Amino acid sequence: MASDENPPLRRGPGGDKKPTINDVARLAGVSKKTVSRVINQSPFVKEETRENINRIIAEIGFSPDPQARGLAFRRSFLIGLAYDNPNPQYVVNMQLGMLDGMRGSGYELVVHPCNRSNPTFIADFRRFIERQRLAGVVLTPSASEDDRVKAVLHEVGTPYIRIASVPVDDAAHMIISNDRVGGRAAARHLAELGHTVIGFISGPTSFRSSQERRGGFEDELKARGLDLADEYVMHGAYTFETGVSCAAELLKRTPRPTAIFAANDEMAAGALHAVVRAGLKCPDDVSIVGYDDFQIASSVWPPLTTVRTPTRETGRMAAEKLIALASAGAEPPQQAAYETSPALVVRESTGPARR
Amino acid sequence: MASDENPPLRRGPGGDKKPTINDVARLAGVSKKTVSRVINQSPFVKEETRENINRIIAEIGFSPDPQARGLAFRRSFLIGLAYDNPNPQYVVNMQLGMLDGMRGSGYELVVHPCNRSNPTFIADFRRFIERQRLAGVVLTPSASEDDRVKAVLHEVGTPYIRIASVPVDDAAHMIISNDRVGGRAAARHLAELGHTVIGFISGPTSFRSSQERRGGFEDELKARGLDLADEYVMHGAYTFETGVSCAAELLKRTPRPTAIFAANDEMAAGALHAVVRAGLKCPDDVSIVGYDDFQIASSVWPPLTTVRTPTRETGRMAAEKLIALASAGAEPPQQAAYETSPALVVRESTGPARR
DNA sequence: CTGAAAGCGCTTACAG
DNA sequence: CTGAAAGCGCTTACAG
Repeated sequence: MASDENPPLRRGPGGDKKPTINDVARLAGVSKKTVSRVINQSPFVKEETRENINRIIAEIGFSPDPQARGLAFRRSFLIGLAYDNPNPQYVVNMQLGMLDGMRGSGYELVVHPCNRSNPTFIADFRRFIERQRLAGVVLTPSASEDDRVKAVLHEVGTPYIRIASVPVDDAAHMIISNDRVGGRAAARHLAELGHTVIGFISGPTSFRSSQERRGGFEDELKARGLDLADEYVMHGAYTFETGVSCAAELLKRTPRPTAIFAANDEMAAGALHAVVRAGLKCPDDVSIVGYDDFQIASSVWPPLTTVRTPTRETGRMAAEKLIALASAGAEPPQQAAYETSPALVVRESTGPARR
Repeated sequence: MASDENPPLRRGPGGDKKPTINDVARLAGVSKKTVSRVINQSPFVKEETRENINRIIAEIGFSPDPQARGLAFRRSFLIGLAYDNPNPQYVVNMQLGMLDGMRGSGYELVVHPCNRSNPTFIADFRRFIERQRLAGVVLTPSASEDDRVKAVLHEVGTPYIRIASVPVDDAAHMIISNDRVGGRAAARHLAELGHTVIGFISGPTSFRSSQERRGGFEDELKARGLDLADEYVMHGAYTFETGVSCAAELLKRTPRPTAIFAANDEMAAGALHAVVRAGLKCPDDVSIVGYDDFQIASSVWPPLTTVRTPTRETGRMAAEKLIALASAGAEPPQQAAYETSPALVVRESTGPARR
């Protein structure tokens, strides 16, 4: 039971080394090239030979070494995730979703948190995809929206999927989250409850998601003859604190808004906080709608009506699509799934407008 | 500007392939073995030769291919993180901390969320460390506490670091979070504020962290002549909801507790919620202390007094220690950093006891 | 349908 | 202090 700290000596006293392609070839009485054909699902192997080899592979528990395969293929069996979204729940759900889509594929997930305003951002990203010769990489907003990133991707030739709220690339490289649709849903909900004086708290204006959520919200209001006046729009930063301050400001307007739509849950929770501190009641005096349906939306009181973004599912779709891209031959992969749909989740923070 | 979806053809029209060790050797007029010595910091290279080679390496921007090195070394340049803690902020901070410690090392971080109650847990974990021949792996609670995991680790021979609240392995493989100390700090704080009737909400009893937090809390109370009676102890599950229900129960006790210590922030936020719903005020009627200092602690009103665990720093220490382990020769690495200290953060959810 | 040779980019013994 | 040979475990042309 002695442990061994010397890296070169990996196996225990038994010396039971992992079987290699040579072992399989010897046992099957074929060349290793034929075994390789079976591993790589080449159609040019006699059915009988294939079955025999597969039986032996299963018997001795052989699994091809991704490093050796990678060296020969000039690419690894690693899939990268590059992100700069600061929300932990978004990040974790995205990772879980990608792992869902990668299960059984033999790929492993390597993570790369980054920061677009860092001067080494691009150099770091390039090294990330180049050094270990990633099989592919998924990018989430707002890193996914960066044009310099796209340039590096094409230059290095790494397969990639960009997740964004609008198409910023050809369909083969995109998963679209349709935040505009979510914004419309929020507006529809509030309008149907009879609200006419409505406030909006945006996220950082540099974020497409924020622009889209606002755009959809305004469009739908307009379509219903309602107007989002400038004094009823505040600019937050997707944080709880900015939610508090922006909402506090909105509550000073005359007439006071009877509903507030915040571009994410964090700010919506802040807005709720501001409403309570102002001595008002939610939803009786002010209805509040958030966006994302992260945990905070159900942890506050009253729980927030919000727009759910299927983050985990998005991650799964991205990984599946990326794997298809990465393992595709010359022919472009099938028209894979391409967009996700946000959905309104009605909870207790919204109610009918009171005069 | 045409993009190319065929993986084998990586580089653009320029055909500018990455330089290899052979290029460096040719340019330097030495054998590639000598270049290899320089890369691996062998002392057996003439100073002049080394400088010349390093100059050429920098000039042509050579960086050794980790896959090829890995194949020869029989191990990759990947470091794994295996975790089953469901808190997104913990996970993200741990990843960020590890990345802090890995920066510039040439290693990449690959993640493995897992679930101890899954029947394939051990098999999956084994495949995770074995398939890509991880250079090392870090485990966090409660996965880190699993004896089966330790057995696999020793069998495969992968270097590892286990993060836990108590020593469950030799010092070379541990980072200890000393949750007992944090529990004591919470007790000291409440005792000094004059509280004598105190409630406790534990986490899952299977978690060492929960046991330790409670242990330290009780020890310190006892040392001060205070007692934690059974009726004032409730068992939660580290979730907001269980915090609500456990606190609601505690508030029914006679005499009613004037303070509650919850074993994590999530439950403390739930307790706060229960206090407010019971028509009581925090901290006037009931003081509340949490544990972790995650974002939720500052997002509620009043912001929670809590015990801060330095998650990110812990991740950095673990990665640094692991890299030392992985690159060590036969000799055991220096006695590296070994434990972290929790610290009380006083905010507005605690105040003097009122009779 | 199958195989012998050469190679992916590096390293480990073994010499000198 | 330095190098030629063999090898890590797989794959890609090229033959047949």
